Amino acid sequence: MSGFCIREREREEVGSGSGGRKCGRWNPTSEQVKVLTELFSSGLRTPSTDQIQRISNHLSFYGNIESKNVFYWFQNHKARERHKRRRLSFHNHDDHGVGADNNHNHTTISLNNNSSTQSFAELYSEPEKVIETLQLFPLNSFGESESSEKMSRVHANDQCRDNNNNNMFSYTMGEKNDHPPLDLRLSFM
Amino acid sequence: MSGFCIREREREEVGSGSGGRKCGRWNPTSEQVKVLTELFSSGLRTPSTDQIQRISNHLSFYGNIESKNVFYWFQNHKARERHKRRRLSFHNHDDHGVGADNNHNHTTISLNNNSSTQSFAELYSEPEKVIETLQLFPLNSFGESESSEKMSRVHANDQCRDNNNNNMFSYTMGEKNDHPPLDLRLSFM
DNA sequence: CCAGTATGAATGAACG
DNA sequence: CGTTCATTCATACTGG
Repeated sequence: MSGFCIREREREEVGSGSGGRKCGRWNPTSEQVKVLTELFSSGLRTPSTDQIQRISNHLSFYGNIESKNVFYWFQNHKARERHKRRRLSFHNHDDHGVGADNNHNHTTISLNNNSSTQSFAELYSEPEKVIETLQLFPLNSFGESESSEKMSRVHANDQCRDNNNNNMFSYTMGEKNDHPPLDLRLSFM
Repeated sequence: MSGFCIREREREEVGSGSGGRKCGRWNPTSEQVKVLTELFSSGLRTPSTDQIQRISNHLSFYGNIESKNVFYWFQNHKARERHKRRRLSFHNHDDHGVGADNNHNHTTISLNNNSSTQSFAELYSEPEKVIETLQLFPLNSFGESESSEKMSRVHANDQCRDNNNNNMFSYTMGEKNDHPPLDLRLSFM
């Protein structure tokens, strides 16, 4: 949290020098991060497989990237955004005020880019890739963004239920319960 | 990275002392993972309730474990196996359209960066050091007795219903080739 | 080099 | 069953 230093690793695959550092893990270039951030602030939170593919494909122009990187990026970004928010507005505000528990969050992050669309287009000057409408995301990917986060998700965390409650909790495996004629040649089965 | 850094955190191996070990969530020991992986690679995909209990019982020898852990493990492993395929599907095709329209700004790093394309990148976990002839673990030294429904069992030759198909996105990863239909690019450009 | 932090990756647990 | 959430691990990066 503290610093928000944007990594400048920028090692744009300059090849030569960077030879040694084999990618241990994906290291996004600043362009990639920028685009991803833009998308995120535009409301995209959980891109579909389809969208991930397209995003990945597009970003691969700026450097190596795979679909899973995009997938993870969104997962992490969303999770951390939520986590941060949670951490930030923890208490129950027992003191005065905050009765409404309003969120102080400001959705659209809009880092430094106000006229996102325009800027972007201009930046990449891709004649063909006109921006036009921003809502290309068909699905309700970003339905309930910010406020009214489904806090209900905190299912009280079942703590250490170490008991022998081994009994099957109803598996939702809607399938026969009796002994299937299955047999693996495993000794202990 | 990737891929192979299988967690070494190795919590307590001995289930016994595990008494109060931080039970946030189950943390399988490497033996448990190994056995589960072997079972999976043996063809077991959706163990029955019975099987789950036996497996769980067997694995409890290596540490704490509950039936639901086994259940979840298989669910996750199977799902991710599939998902991985899908996400891994397209590599970055060739480059980012080298020679294509791109030619505006710099970039187009041509991805020559060291060695193979994304091969190494694939790390999506799957040590897959599976040893075919898994040497069944030592006989169950303890417990296990109960319903000894061994024998008989007309070896129902693996899960027949392996193909449920019916994916939402049904990508079948025909691989590459942009998605013919609706290629509407995202707003990010 | 070492400590601290930002963040990519992995995975257990659930949800719909 | 596919998808999503939460937590944790591992590693790239930064400051001292």
